[in-house]
Amino acid sequence: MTNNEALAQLLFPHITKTPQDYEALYPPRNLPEGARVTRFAPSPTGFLHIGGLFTALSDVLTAKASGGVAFLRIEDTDKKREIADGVTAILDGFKAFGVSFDEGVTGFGTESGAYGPYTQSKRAEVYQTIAKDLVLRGLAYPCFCSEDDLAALREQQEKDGALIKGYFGKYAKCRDLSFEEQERRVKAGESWVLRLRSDGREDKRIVFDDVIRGKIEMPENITDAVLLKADGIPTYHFAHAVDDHFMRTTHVHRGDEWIASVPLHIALFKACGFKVPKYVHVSPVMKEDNGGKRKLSKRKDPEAAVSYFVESGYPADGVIEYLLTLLNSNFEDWRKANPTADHWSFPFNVKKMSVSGCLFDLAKLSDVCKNTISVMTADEVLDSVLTWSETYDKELFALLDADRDYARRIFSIDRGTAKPRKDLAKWDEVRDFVAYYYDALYQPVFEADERFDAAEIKTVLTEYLKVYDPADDKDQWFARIKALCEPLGYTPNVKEYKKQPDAFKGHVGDISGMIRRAVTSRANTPDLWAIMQLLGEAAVRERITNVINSL
RNA sequence: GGCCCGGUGGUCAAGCGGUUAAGACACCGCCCUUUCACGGCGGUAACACGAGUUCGAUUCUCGUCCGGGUCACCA
Repeated sequence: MTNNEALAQLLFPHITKTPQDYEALYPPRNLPEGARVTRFAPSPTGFLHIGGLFTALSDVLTAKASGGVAFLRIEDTDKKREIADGVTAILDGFKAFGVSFDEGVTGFGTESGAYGPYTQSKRAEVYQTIAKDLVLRGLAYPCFCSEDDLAALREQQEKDGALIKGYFGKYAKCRDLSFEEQERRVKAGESWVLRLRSDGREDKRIVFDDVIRGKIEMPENITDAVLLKADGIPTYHFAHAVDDHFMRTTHVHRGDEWIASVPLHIALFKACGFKVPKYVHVSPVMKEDNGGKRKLSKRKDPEAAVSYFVESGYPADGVIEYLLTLLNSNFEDWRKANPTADHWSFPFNVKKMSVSGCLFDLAKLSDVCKNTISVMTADEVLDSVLTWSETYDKELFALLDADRDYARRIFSIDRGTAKPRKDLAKWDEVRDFVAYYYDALYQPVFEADERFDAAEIKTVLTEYLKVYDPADDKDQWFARIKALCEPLGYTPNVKEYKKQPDAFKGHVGDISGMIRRAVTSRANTPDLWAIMQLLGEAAVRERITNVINSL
């Protein structure tokens, strides 16, 4: 037995499989030419981040557009940072936005697909098998350095002014231990990690093609990175190589903070004898931070969590479409050309992704969401509002639910026309939007247009009450308001008023404005006639009368 | 600090040697309008800076500056 064989056996006595066994277990996928296999691989350390959704979108869209597959893998190799409902939180996040993967983890403890398990904590044997093979081939070795040793090493490198930091060269104390010593220390129960025996050279450079950025050139990896931690769990790097190889990933989409580790990853793929996948490093979603930009932070920014958007009631499709505009700037043109197409059929192109991080713009998000809500039917709006309010605004839910037909009629006003209104961007605005339809919500506050004094308003309102007839249709209703104009010193013709503003007290719009304010306490509302119809004669008269009396 | 990646209007961005430097959001104005909206039209506003290369640079090269990332038994 050679020393390598003895060491491999010493370190991994229970491993009997070989890499070939896994090659056979996970054969190359049978996919059409050009099909891409992508994956989204989050750690269950918290809620789903908006940047995660962003990257995941690029994964599933790429797979869809190429006829490939996108899968979800859970990277739970850091037990210290893991949180209790991490997996569920991520899954819920995706569900809320209608994002679905072709295979991978589907729920807590459940998954689908032939290339699993898709949870790293369940893959110990594959990692160890490959690790053992690496040891066998002299490409990995056990390191007994403690955290203190490593800290001391870092300090030393600092003192030496070492340009490259890490475990390598003369700093790699365990790299060339004799087998006898390795055996002795392992048997003595000393804790060890497995390190890559790097053959990289400082003066050599590696070049790789990032799908988004193009050619990137960097110095080769020379450090003996940790492959297996003391508890036998792989580091991200090693798990990445093993998993993405055996899961047959063709395109690795991930945050650009990984660019710096690519040399290591390439070294790992090569050491294992795997083909290096294509890398797609996506830029982070940023936030405006007094004057500057910075990455959206989980701690500081509530909108970093996708849950923020579901809590606020942004329509899921709106959020996705907004993200799509950031992902591929031609999305808006496509949307214009295909107004009713399913956004999952958008011909996404990774190459069109931006190289620099984009700012998350809530104003633009609002605009996109207003558009998506504006083309929904009244029933769709009602359903969405009901679903949202049932958990986030129970009082509103009760109100709407008590008379769904009434609620549907509210949302029907000015909807379904060629030019629908766009007053709602998210469901938490509904409460305010419908306030004047419900006595429980309505808080009358009459704010007069400053051009008219109390006496004037009182006169107009009083005169209007005399002619108000709830039986009027829309045209009659408006004709009546117009008829009021001349006797009161207003003009029914807006243009005429603009031509000679001094000749009149105001125009027909001013009169409707007073009525609108009296009935709804708003200067802006959808069609007033429709609102008055819904409210009913008694309420209308009461509200106007109350205003008259208060002036 | 070493190594990487970036820098076109306030924002997202087209453009990739010769353009009046698109478009969208926001903002402003006008028009339309039977109110409020919607919509239409128009406007303000940009190639970080300095050297090259070139007949010609936003586009290519170098440098400067400014952002970002990374240098863990975290991902």
